[in-house]
Amino acid sequence: MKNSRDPDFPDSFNWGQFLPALAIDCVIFGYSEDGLKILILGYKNTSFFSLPGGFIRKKEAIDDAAKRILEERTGLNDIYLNQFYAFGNLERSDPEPMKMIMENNGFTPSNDHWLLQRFVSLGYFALVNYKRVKPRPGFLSDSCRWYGIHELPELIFDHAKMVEQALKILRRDVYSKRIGKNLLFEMFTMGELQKLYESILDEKLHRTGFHRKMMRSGLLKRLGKKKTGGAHRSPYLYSFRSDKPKHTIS
Amino acid sequence: MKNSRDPDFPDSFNWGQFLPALAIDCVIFGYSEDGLKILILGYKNTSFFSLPGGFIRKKEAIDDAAKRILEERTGLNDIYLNQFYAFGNLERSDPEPMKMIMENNGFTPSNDHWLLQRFVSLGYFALVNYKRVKPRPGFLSDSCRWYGIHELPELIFDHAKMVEQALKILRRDVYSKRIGKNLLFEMFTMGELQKLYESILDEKLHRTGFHRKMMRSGLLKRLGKKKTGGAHRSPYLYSFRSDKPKHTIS
DNA sequence: TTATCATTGTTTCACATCGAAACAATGATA
DNA sequence: TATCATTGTTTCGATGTGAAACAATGATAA
Repeated sequence: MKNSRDPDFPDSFNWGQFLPALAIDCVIFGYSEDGLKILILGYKNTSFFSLPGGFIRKKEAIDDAAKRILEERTGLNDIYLNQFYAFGNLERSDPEPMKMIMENNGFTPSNDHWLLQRFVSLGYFALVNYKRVKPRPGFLSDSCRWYGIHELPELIFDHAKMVEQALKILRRDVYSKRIGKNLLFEMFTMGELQKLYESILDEKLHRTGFHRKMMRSGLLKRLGKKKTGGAHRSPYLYSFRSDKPKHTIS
Repeated sequence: MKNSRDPDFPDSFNWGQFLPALAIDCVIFGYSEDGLKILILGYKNTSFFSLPGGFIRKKEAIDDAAKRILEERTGLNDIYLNQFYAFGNLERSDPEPMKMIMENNGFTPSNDHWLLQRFVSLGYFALVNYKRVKPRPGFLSDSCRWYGIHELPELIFDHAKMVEQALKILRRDVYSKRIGKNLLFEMFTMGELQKLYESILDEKLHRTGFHRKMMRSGLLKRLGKKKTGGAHRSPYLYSFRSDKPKHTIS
């Protein structure tokens, strides 16, 4: 059976395998030296951009569907996914982009197909290691790449709102969860961790206060080792404790 | 056209008016002197109990659908509703109760009807004034009444999990939102407010600390008046400021 | 009229957190 | 050996909170 990773599925693509009128869209966060990024898809022969999304199989849990979509786009598995909101305004319906995307891929949905009506989308976000991701376009799109959080292209539907909402929740929970676990490498300096937090919160943090707070949180483990560097005291390396809470991010 | 408030709709009930495979379930919180309560439906000729729920019309925003369901069950409108989670595990499917409920109401869904498969449900919760609610059974159910938060009957599907999750989020946000606005009357004493918080959090709070915290939050307005009472100093009356934040609860 | 008592409002103390800043440590470079 | 940038630690003041003492008040009983 054809699946949604097949970039050019035929008209006979089996839409009946999915729950109708329901979708999942993922805000996939990654982090590199120059800031927080999000994975965005581009579509053939159009100027449309969207979040990576997909549909839910009839015998598939919604969390599993989100995991599948994440793996299809990044090659990563075993990443914690956070379901953050369901979007279902009437205004989110926007048949034109969907119609054009579909037609450019050889599928012409009938006018009453749910794809061209308002449907509900479940928002999930994930934190992944930027360096380990192999971006894979798929499911109609022909590009899949990172965009800085402040340099996003215009997105279809209400995907900009989805990004905004995901960011809001990420910021709300940033100090109570082990946010850096998937966004940084195994070992990092306190300065690197602070830069990550500054990118997420989009504000400067006070160095010594941040240091204390993170150390007191109990989430970090100091690895006696130090890092070779420049003309200054060399920093410690830290990692996240693996033994602490049940859920890494929850 | 028949609508879902019609208690005895015919076989010809028009399921096509709704989005398929998608539902809304509401955790409706009320508060009286003896604690926090939730509205629960009971079904004719069965021992099944459930949260008040319903389906989403094809041209209806999901938030509006939740409002409609709330009004159908309580007669109340203009209440803030909080969408808190989407439930879509495979295990939540439980065709037997649904089948029996439907058959007892003269509707026999075919075995492949989505009502008998796994469908996704969006959880909303609302805080309403217990005294103003006129519980109205409807949409298949023949009873609609309050149950204490610790005396809930066994609920169908994953509705117990929904209650648990709604409570978790209510507790998380209890100090940052004007929780009491809809749960208490216009005026109340600090002691009454504290009892409400103790019911929600299910723990004893320290009187003086609570007093200070609430006064410092800026959400309360002290009404110079006092209350006649017993052999002791009479308390002030308070109300929530109406001019402060944009969203009462958000 | 006065003493008593329960409840409410206010204040105080100890402790923890956090921003801000001072201070100490360190490791390469001049 | 002196200098300098960066990192780790400590200190100080402001604020929030638990705990408890203290003050105010209004009905009841003596």
